[in-house]
Amino acid sequence: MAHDPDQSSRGVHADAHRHAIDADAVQSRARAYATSKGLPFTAMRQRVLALLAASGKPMAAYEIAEKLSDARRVQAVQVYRALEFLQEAGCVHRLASQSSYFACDHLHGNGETVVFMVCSQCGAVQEAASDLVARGLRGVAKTTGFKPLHPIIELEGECADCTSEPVR
Amino acid sequence: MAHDPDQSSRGVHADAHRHAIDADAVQSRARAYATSKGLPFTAMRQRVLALLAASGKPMAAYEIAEKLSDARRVQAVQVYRALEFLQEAGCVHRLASQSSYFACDHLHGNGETVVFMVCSQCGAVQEAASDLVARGLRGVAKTTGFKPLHPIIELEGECADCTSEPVR
DNA sequence: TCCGAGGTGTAATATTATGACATGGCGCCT
DNA sequence: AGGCGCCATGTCATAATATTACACCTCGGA
Repeated sequence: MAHDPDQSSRGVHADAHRHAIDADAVQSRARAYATSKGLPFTAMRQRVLALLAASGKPMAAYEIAEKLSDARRVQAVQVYRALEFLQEAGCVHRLASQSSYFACDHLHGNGETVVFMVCSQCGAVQEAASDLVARGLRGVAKTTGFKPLHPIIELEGECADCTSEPVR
Repeated sequence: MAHDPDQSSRGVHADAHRHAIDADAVQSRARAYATSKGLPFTAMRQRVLALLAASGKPMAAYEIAEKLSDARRVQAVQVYRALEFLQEAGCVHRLASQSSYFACDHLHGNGETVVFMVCSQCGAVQEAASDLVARGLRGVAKTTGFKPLHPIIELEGECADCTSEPVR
């Protein structure tokens, strides 16, 4: 995917009422990852990803297990296994601030620094890459001799939708 | 606690990566907060804070409960209550990436944006405020109309000590 | 054909966090 | 002094999140 090296940030499309993710796109990315690793993109993995994509919002692992349960009960551990695969594939991220998981729109290149903006009203998550943030982080790391490997950047706040029209 | 006779030719052992913080300073900050709120700085709160300060590293709540237990068993819920107070006082932070808690060196003003750098080798945490990161975050938020309230910024990586001489 | 890697289904357990409730101290008011 | 409100405590219970263990299955090579 093309970068904007000139811009300090790349905004997420501000579609106010988009709550779902492009399921096909994310699914083919997962499939591509599976193929590249010689691993199967199994039914369980597809089901978890499809559910998250359709939801468009973060879900707890047990919540996923519940939704996927029909005649047969889906156990949490099965969901965690699928989530692990999907996270490695870059199709799903974990929100550390609330121990939940969500499907991710876009491909994150190499060491791209992504900010998750989590709305405390409606729960929606937006992602945005920011070169400025990335440089800032490299900066503080450098001054302390710290070698950063994996950044976790989450903003809790209120999304545009909820600011303009307060919830229920 | 553990004291090793110096055996390494370089004179450094695992504890070298430990950065205990100024217990008196952090305690007086907690006390000041308590006074300002008209709340007591109780024995339990002091014990939890003192333990975290002495440790200098993040601890899980149950680990704290364990260490504080003597004849009487300290229950996790008591620790969580103390931690809640100490977090409000700004003396303790929670590491979302690992659900652990650590005592904090310095006073964070108003909306200061602080980065936690967590060493995956030795577990130590360093803090640094970055204006550049803060501006980057405001930037991405602005482009999406997101109103940021509380940022969580954690860098997992390797601290200077561990880069130069790995623990164990 | 056999073997091995990886997945599944199931049970059990570990870890993290909160809810509910009775009790006790302490300041404050009358 | 007596009563009241507020807050913290101690204790039990439970919710929510996450992992370990193990037997079995299935596919694709050697």
